[in-house]
Amino acid sequence: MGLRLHNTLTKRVEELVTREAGKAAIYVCGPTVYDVTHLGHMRAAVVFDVLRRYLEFRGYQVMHVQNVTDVEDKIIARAQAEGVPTDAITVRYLEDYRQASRALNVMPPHVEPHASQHIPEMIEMIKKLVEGGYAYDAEGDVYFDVSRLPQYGKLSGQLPGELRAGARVEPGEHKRHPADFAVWKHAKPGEPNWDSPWGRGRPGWHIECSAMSLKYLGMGFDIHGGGDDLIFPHHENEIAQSEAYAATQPFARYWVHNAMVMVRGEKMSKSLHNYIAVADALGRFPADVIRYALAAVHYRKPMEVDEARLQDAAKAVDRLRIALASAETILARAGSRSTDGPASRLLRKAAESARTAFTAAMDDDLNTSSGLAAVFELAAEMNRVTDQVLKGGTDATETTPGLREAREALRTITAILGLRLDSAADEDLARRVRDLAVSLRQEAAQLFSEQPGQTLDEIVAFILAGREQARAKRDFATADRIRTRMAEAGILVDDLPTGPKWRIATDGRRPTADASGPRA
RNA sequence: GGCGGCGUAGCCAAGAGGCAAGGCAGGGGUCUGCAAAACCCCCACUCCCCGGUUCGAAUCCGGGCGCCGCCUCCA
Repeated sequence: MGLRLHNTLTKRVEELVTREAGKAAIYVCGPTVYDVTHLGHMRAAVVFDVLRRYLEFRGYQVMHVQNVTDVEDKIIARAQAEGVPTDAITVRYLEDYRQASRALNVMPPHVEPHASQHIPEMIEMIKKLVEGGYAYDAEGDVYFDVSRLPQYGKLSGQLPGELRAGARVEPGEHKRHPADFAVWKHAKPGEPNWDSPWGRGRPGWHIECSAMSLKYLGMGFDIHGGGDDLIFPHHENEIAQSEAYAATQPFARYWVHNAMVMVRGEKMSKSLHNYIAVADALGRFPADVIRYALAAVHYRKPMEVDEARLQDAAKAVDRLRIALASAETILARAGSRSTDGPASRLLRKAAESARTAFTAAMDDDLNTSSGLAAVFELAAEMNRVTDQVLKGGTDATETTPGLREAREALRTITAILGLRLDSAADEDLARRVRDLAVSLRQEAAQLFSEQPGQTLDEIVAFILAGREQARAKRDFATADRIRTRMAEAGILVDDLPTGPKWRIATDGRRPTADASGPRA
């Protein structure tokens, strides 16, 4: 059995059967670039990134299209408030979004169409809608006539007659029905505008996604994704326009929606000003930790995000990192020698179980929580074996083939969730590590007369060598002082029977993090 | 008012008819100069409440209570 996904269209979990076998065409609603990127945006990005990575793992060739809304009321309002061109706003916040995505290891979409660059396609579409009688011109505004489309409401369950009367009509509008929505808006002074058969103006919000998804993926593409706050009216209206335009159904085969990120019981949003900016979160926690927190909860369940949640995530990520690092240590010790001993066979079995359990969990509507349970069980098995080796009960060489397999399984699975578990691959962490090196050089210079090397590894090794001398002399006061100061700098030292081992702290104790904390 | 979702241990969170995954926190132990990490053991007779169906329900049905989202821009 293959991947099953919850389809908002049917409100059921269904087996994914793509338009073309082995290929998956996905359109995800991207950001409106008018303000800083917050964790809510990144939840959507991470959810669909995990979907994409999992589809690829399952052998699909994925085509991922994600739009950028760069023509929109809020952008215009912000530009006017700041007295700058709208481009200045969209460029600034698109860059912010891209940085956040890159930091969180979100793969860039294959195509990233901008609304502003697809005006002709939208006009073309609107023309055909007007010709077909699905849309009407009302003094320079063009509205979609929802009464013309029998299937209107099939996604959201919102039927035109039941929409709260008058709720959507603003003064100066000339809609025939309250549920009709704008596909073209006449230009107001100072707004970006384009020529059209209905006079100068700009497209309505929904039309861009119809025009761009159809252009790059075509009618009947596989998965349309986005936040569940987009179900109505945005996605309902996309369906209406697209199916009226194409005169066929369906516009998209599966509709996948992620639930919202919550802050103290309320949806995190720009308009409520209760958001945590990704840039701020990254100042306090490594990307892996944020990514873990966002991916660990099932995507259709609203999730609360706060400091405590991120602390928990940091501990969980640490556990995986330590399991991996310990395995590397044992593998390095075993070198090329290997015997497929009992420990090795046990690990091979554990790796196989983990892969099977993870795949089963992910096949079931991307059940990442359940999948993570499999990951932790594997990590525990690896730890049991490495523990035995470190305690001298098992020879490292007896673990090798199985341990290698277990390590690969752990790497493969966590990579699907987008975790790197490796400081070097984490841009933000790497930057912090460089800062650490600088502060530690000063620290080392105070502690010892000799000068350490340049890299963090060299510096830490230098300090730890000095500390070991103190320990050998049973000068524990000095040894403990050094360990404490290193911890303050963000380097945690574990004195194992085999000697000291260090790691970079992943919790909130970040040496270079500014103290401002998340916005609230 | 309409549409939809959720309520599982101190916290987070899977499970959706057959002995309640996993993470964090907590308690005890092994190891250790100490700390940390790791490992071992313990930590929900019970899943918001009340009825019902069933040999059997956290899971199905009915009725409550509480919370949230959408119906206006939103990931």
